[in-house]
Amino acid sequence: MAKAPPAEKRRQILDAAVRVFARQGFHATRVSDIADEAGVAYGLVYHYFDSKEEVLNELFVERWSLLIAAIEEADRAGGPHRDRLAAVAAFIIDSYRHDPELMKVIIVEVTRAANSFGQTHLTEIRRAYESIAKIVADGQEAGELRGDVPPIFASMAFYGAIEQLLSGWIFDVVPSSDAGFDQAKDLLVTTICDGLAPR
Amino acid sequence: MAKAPPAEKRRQILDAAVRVFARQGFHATRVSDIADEAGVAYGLVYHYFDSKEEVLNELFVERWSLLIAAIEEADRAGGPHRDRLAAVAAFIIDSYRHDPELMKVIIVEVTRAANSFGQTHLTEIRRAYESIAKIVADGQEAGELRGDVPPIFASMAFYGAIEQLLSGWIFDVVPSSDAGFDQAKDLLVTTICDGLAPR
DNA sequence: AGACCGATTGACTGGTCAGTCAACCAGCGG
DNA sequence: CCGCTGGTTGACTGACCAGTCAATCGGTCT
Repeated sequence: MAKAPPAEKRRQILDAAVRVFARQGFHATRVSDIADEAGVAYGLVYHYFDSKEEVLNELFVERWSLLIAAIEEADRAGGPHRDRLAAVAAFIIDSYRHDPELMKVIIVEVTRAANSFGQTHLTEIRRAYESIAKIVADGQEAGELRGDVPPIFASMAFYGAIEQLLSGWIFDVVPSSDAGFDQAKDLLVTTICDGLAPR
Repeated sequence: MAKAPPAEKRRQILDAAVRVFARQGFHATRVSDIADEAGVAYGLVYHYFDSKEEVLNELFVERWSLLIAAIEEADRAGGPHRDRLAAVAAFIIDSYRHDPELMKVIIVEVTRAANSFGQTHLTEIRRAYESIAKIVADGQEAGELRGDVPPIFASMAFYGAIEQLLSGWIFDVVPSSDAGFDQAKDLLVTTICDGLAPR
């Protein structure tokens, strides 16, 4: 058998961890579960990672940096600020569509677990909120968004709404479907920008 | 020393558990921590509860049933549907103001931990979403709210925004103050009902 | 060949902690 | 005074599992 380059085994472990964390949750997975799922010996996990936490760490940082990049890119791209927010919503929802297990792990085990694990990443998480807030602030300056709502507040509400929707799909509170995902993108922006009251 | 009635010791344990869970998180608290905090012997916790989980259980059910009652009461009270939503937001935010530690535990350890512990209570959690959705649906029927947003969607967005705000306060992403709480109630309804776009 | 070295293996250890249980204590009724 | 009952105590046990480490494997270079 040809020897797989080291990086592949590492990747293999990360991918397996996503599946197992998604299935059982971080606390309930033993390191041996990850190793088994990856088809790799127990000890190898510790060859590539210092601890079980570091595996989750890596998964989170990998993806969250993409999210932050996407938000800042959406802002940099210009256009109506409403569309910039739409781009953010679309990115997050498409991330879920593309890799629901990974998003489940990130949201459930990190983002919404600010107590235990998310504490470590509070800075990065906050950065995402602030980047969204910046879009809002710019939109207010441009007169495209009302000025009497503090940007950080709008940002938290917007992001919170998105995350709640994802949670709904993750835990089957609400059925998930491709059409539902696309509809959600629109509804999110409609609700946050136009509001529920009839015009 | 006068012998405290049994119910008081039970209460003492529950209250201590709130403090310890809030401080360390559910997973990181040992049963002995709860006993110590309550000034009670280790074994007594098991006299009143079957397990550590049952303690958290009890705390959640106690408070969540109040929340559901408040939502359904807000609906039953009549008046503009916008005000009914405002009443829901006010109840949740005031719950936090009144007992931040308990709300922290409920949100962090149950509501946002649908994986591990929240799984057990998915039904009750869903019930809250649905009660809010009913307010929205009624509002749409009455022509007070736009009809092109599915009620359950609006409900998730609304509740998600609230919970995200609480999380912000809980983890000091955003400073908390009495004025901020009251402002948040208004902004929440403003944002969700009127939207961010200028009228 | 054979020395070298990083990847890989999995048995083992040490510490942690949930839950058990036998003993103890205080009031009360007979 | 004595035995009963139910609250209360805390030492102990058994299971579990993260992380260690010595041994092995296999490719590469000399």
